[in-house]
Amino acid sequence: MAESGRGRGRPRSEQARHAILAAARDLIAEAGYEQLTVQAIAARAGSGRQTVYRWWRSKELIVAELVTSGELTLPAVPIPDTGHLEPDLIAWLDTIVHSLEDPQAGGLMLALVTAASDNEADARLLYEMSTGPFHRALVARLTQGAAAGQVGPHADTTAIADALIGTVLFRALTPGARPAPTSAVIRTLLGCSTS
Amino acid sequence: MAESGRGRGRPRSEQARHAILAAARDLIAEAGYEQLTVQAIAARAGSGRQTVYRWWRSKELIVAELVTSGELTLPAVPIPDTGHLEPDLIAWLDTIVHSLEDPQAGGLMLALVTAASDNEADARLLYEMSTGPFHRALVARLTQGAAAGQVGPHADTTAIADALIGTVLFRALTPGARPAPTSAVIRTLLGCSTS
Amino acid sequence: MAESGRGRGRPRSEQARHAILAAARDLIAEAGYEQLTVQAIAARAGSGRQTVYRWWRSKELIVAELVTSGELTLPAVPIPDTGHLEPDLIAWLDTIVHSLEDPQAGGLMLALVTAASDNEADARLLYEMSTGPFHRALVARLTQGAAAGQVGPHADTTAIADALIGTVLFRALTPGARPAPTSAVIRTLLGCSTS
Amino acid sequence: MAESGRGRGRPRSEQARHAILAAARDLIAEAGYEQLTVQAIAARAGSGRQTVYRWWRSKELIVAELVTSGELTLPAVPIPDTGHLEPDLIAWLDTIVHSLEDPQAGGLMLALVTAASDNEADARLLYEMSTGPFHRALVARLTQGAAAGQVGPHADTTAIADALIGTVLFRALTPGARPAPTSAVIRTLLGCSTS
DNA sequence: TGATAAACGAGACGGTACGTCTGGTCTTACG
DNA sequence: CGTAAGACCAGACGTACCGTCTCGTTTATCA
Repeated sequence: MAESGRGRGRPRSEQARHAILAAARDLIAEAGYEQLTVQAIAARAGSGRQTVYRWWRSKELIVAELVTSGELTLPAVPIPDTGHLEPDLIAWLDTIVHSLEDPQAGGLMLALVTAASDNEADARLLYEMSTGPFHRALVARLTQGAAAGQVGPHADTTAIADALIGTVLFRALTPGARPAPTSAVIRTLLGCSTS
Repeated sequence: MAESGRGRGRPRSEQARHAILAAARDLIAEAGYEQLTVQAIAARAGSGRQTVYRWWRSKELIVAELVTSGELTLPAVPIPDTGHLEPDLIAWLDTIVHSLEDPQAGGLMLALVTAASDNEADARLLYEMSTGPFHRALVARLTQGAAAGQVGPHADTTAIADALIGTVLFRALTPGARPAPTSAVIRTLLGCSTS
Repeated sequence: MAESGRGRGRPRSEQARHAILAAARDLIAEAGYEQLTVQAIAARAGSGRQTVYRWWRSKELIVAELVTSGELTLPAVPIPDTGHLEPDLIAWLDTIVHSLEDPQAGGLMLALVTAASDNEADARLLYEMSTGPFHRALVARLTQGAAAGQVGPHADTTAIADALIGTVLFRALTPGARPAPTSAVIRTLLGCSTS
Repeated sequence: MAESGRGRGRPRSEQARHAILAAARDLIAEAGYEQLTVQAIAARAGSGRQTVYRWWRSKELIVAELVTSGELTLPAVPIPDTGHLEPDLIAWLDTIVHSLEDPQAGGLMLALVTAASDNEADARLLYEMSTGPFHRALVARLTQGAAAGQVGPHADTTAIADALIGTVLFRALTPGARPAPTSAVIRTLLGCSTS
């Protein structure tokens, strides 16, 4: 009965799963990713350590799960769409840079970077999950703007998105070390548009 | 003579200090920052563990020292200057992205981020040490190119440099992810030039 | 059922416990108490260091356990009983003094003393465990000999036993020092007998 | 005078030597032999650690020196000489057993035993120094008593001294664990005397 | 009287063991 | 059979001393 036995034995406790995720989220918020231990997660979740390992093979993957499940996320900043690409992107950049000044968001950024660890697979997974949505949303908005002739003729939408995310990342990692990216970045990336 | 009391006891061994730094540098290169332990550093340096702690209070501070002393840097890639800005930058970006595929450089990036992450006070310095030279070289080359009319009219040299370095960081931290081709990035950033 | 809460997690491994005790016993025999380290005990026992500390709070308590459990005892030397008290005791004392020249037994004495020294509460128990059997056997044999008139009229069996054990201890702790011949000690302690 | 060159450099400081001995004595009194460290001795003496090692090769030998020099000693209990051996010895035994109830004296006893360590040479030295005087004094007094016919015909003075010291040692190591040795011991050891 | 040389205090050196902590695995009792 | 609990082996952590080795300083003597 290969699959009929889906309900054989005690079902895994979704409750435990959520408790663990919640505990990890809280602990990251409280003390940062570096301090996070499986021990502490299990204790806070009121679960056994083994249960943690049953669901996730590593600490990093818990963080990954948090990100996918939306329990832990970089501030979701929707890209405005007033029909004018340049001011929309400037507004978006302003908002996101501002939100990174919240230490919790900045800490999450660092957590993600650190979680990337020396495990290349985890790193890819994490980054796809955390930055993928941003990247896709940017490309979509840019493509739309390009169709409206609001992007310079030499510009590549993917390249612009890469550069924008890179700029934001750079800013997140060097809080206060450099002036916040300004509208000049946007104008530069969009190049000479026809509008 | 405020300094008269300096020479009590056996002087600290600069040799041991350097051996430890060198050992840490090598171990990061060989196995990545995550694998780095004080035990291994001391063993490789042929020093006692206590000596490590006498000089630095934590592993992260050793990395910080490596970075600020210039012993541990991202590979220095000179920007070619053929007089043609766009192909020069494309070549430079190609080279640097390539070099980051070397796990040594990638691990170093990670070490840098981790070292900075629980060392907020020195974070600026660390990032300045590691990215500053790149940024300055880029701005110089871009300014020169701009004087030659090889940069789009809307472009800001500092903004371009920020975006370029951000892009490089983004790629270093997302190994194997789908990048936009470097030439597209450069063309986008330079915008419509007169050349 | 007051003990129902006992069996929650994985039960402690009596096997590990015995392996540790055995390792400690062997290491004392091989290299002496002074050389004994928790590190070496755990390694020899094939156990983790933490497991040692889970069972005993200090090295001395392991030795105490060895002694009170009877796993570590001064070599048991039965007192011969040929019906003639004096030669029997001389033979016994000869044998025991001889056996103490074995560094294993000497080291054990030292372990015993050290274990007792920062463990004042258990000191009585330790000494009782290690010297008690000797004392009781001596008193029994002496009483039997006294009934046969083989002990001097002024002698007290307990006092003789005390003095004999004290003499043995003294010799164990002063290896190589000039001892009175054992036969003289026995004759002196038995005093003028009627036989 | 081959040895005339003895005084070339700075002469050794007897002051430092005494300060070290005093420091060691005090530290033993305060915290016991087990806690004693060369570090602490030097610090307390206001001397360098090397100076300690220049004078003595090991911690144990400092204790030995303390004992020889009389700065640290088992309570010196002279054996009374009223002309009557038995009551004299009973009085002596009473006094010495009493004095061992002082924790400092008992601790010293333990210190000596522990210091004996696994170093046979040190052990002999220490014991000769600490118990030798007792042994000699006892033998002398016993011999004198024997000449006066106050010792049983079968008794051997050395054997009696051994047994007495052993009894005292046993008592010192098992404080309160057994009844204090009584006059019965003395009477037993002296056997049937002619007096 | 000035050079030489040994001992001094201080304290860093390479080590070793400590007792604690975490990682990942395993083994129990309960549901 | 999944769970909470918790013991298991392994090994890194940061600390305390060890015994040795420089340092700069002090205190002798011998030239």
